Amino acid sequence: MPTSIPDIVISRLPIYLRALDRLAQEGFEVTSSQELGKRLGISSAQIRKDLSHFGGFGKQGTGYKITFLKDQLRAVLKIEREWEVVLVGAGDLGTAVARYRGFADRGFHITCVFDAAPDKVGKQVAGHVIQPIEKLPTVIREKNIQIAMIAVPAEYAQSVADILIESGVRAILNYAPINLNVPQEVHVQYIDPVLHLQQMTYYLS
Amino acid sequence: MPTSIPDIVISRLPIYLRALDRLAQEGFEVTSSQELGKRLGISSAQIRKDLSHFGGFGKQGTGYKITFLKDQLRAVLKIEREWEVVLVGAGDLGTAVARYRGFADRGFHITCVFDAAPDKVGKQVAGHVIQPIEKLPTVIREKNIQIAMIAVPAEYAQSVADILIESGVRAILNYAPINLNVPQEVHVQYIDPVLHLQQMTYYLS
DNA sequence: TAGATTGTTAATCGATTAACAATC
DNA sequence: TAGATTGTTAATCGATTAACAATC
Repeated sequence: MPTSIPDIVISRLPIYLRALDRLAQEGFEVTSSQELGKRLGISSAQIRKDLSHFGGFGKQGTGYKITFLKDQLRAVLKIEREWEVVLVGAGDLGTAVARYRGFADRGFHITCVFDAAPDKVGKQVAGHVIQPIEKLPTVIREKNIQIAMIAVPAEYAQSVADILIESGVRAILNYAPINLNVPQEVHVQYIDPVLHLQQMTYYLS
Repeated sequence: MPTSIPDIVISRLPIYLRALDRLAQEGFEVTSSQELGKRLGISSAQIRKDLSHFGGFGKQGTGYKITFLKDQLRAVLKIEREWEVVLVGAGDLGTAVARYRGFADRGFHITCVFDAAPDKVGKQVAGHVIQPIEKLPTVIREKNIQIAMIAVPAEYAQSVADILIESGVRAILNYAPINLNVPQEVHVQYIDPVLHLQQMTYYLS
């Protein structure tokens, strides 16, 4: 790798991929940076610049073949394969995440669901038997799992994260409304709908 | 307003607020840009710069009084008041959103839940009687609602958004994995967990 | 050929950081 | 007073945009 690619570029690739999926679904076979940009509210120059970090995927005068570009982006993002993910927390939020059907066809599969509450362990959620949190390290190590989702109350999120990282997890999607402190080689992303709402109210009257 | 404040600054304010809530909960009464920065992985200079757009909230040598700074940020973000929000979609995802307890104490209240499916209308979800989507314009206009959340399948999201906007909604939180086209005076934010996962896999081996 | 669109370079724009006087 | 930390300015850094030659 000559120079490392900006995080912000990486963060846009899944958005491009999602738009390409949509275009394919609508029956298009070819698209252009201009059309994609118009749909996404992004300049065409930025899209071409972003893609050019990874190679020349288009043809002058024509644009981009959608199936080809999708495959290329999937390869860049390493989602041609399916990733196994553990989910910690089987409360309201965890249950909703477990039931969410949007993961399957976009590269992710929930392997196993964990909870600390003894009354939840052994019960089922979305086809998974809930495992006690004590088994987390074993399962992660045995199945070599690199990705976890945290859906526990804010007070427990940090200690869950510590266990996950200690066991070998290297990417965490955190649904708890709290910042996690993690070593720099571990990646964390946050889902907090309230943050988005609070941002928008600034612009309202 | 002398010069308009960058969106990216606004987007960090709710994060600061969330961290301040946490600090308060832990019993702290005063904090500094350094401490806040350390917790959030943000430079102290950036925090001071961001806050300085809105006024001088701190004291040299001492830092920031947490309760005071919280109040100031809430005022800036306009969340001293509670905002009414409509939710469209009462499927798995919508139900989970309706049940989520994290909105209440952070400035938002779900007024009403809508769904298009006749077999869902009239049933209850999280204490709300599900309304038919035809009533959306009336409710929005009568209650003067400015914020909506969309939790319908991707294919319907755009047409729901069109109805919402037509009825007067000015901020949309979209849980459907699709980009919305909206007039520029309407604000849209997206929740798509898969996007975050796909970003992180790039960095995994 | 004429028209369209890419990939890339250079210019612009904006955000982050460093540094420090002011002052609690 | 000595130490700490703010608010702000100027310097740096990085990302976006404009422009265009190449070429399908």
